Amino acid sequence: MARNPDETRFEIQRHRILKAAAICFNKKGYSGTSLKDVSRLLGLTDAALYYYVKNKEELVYQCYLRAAELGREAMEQAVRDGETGLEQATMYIRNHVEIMVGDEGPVAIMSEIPSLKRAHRNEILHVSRQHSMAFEEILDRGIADGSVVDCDVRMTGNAIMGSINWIPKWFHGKASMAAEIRKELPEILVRGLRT
Amino acid sequence: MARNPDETRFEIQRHRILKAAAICFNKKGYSGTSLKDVSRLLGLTDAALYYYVKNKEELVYQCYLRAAELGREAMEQAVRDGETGLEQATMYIRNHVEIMVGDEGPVAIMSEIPSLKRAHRNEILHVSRQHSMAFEEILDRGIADGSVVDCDVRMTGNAIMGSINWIPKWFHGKASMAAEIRKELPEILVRGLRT
DNA sequence: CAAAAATTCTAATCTAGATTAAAATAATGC
DNA sequence: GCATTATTTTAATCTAGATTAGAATTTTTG
Repeated sequence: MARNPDETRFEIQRHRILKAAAICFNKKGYSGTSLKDVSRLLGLTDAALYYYVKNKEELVYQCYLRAAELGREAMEQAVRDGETGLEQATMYIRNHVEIMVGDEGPVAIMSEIPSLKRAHRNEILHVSRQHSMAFEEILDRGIADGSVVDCDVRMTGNAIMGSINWIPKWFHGKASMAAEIRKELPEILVRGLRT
Repeated sequence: MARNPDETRFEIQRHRILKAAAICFNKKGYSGTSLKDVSRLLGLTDAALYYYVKNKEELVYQCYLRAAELGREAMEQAVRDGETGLEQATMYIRNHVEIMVGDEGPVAIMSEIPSLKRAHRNEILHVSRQHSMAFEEILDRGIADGSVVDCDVRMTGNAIMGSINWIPKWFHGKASMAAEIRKELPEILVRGLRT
């Protein structure tokens, strides 16, 4: 009987819907996915979605919130458990790559921030900025403790984030590919950071 | 009098339209930009666009074709003029970054390939694949001649392309930022390739 | 099991924005 | 300057797909 509010019938279904929406948005683009596409993926009717979200804009917004939330967790775990800056960076990258190819994913690429309504857009932009800054702080820490090469942290951060965020463009759920990504990509991204 | 077919009144205007469309698509997303947005940017009416493209789908398609064309040129110049694999990779990255932040840009991010009609989609996917393969060949060449570290070229290629393709998400035309990107980003991306 | 609440569906509307036809204006060649 | 062609506009349609109202169904609760 679901004491945990996250496991209530409603929340579970809402969660499934967000996941389905993320799949559709990443695969067919925002304009290319109708609410019918999303609902069909769950064996529902498009109208049923309105029981969970106010409208399409909010569906996107919630997908992005979820993406941001997962990203934040990846970051926090890394900062908590890593010793040096390089270790933290490595852990964060591994965590975030795992999110992109693992089962909790897929995560919606934030391609449509501009079409969010103002309040939502501002909120998403804000958490995105937080996220970027947190990673830059990790790099700064690494430079300070000598584990990370001296570099332009803004550019380096953007470069690494770009690589990670781009994954859904070329990874389409094939398990063997997921394995290869998990194994190789973090090392490739970290390689440029070492002193 | 435009002997050169690329400088005919029509071609010039068509070109301006593609550039304006790329700006809009990158800034407001595909669904977020109406044809009115694009035309307004040029002081035209939305209906005027139909003199140049058959419909919105074709506008996107042409933007992507142009992006692919610019990418191909960046690649070809690098392969032609670079000695070692590492040199070629470096040149290509510099060239492509320049396209993303320079005046010939902006280049449309290919976020909406799935909503292209089949023939167009296949063509764009094909040239994209060509492009990826060409870069992977550069890396192979570098590994063979010892200038590039032994690595998974598929993953490495995707990582670097991701960084470059993501640029429009965080670069919004500020000149000082363009300068910083040109100066720092190529080095950051190449750093992980060196032996 | 019956009543109440939660969830989903059916069957319409409603709307932004793409598209088109025809008229108006601008450029060009002779 | 006139005739022809190229470009753009005005003023409608047309349409996919978002949205809504209310009925139907399923789940929960006591």
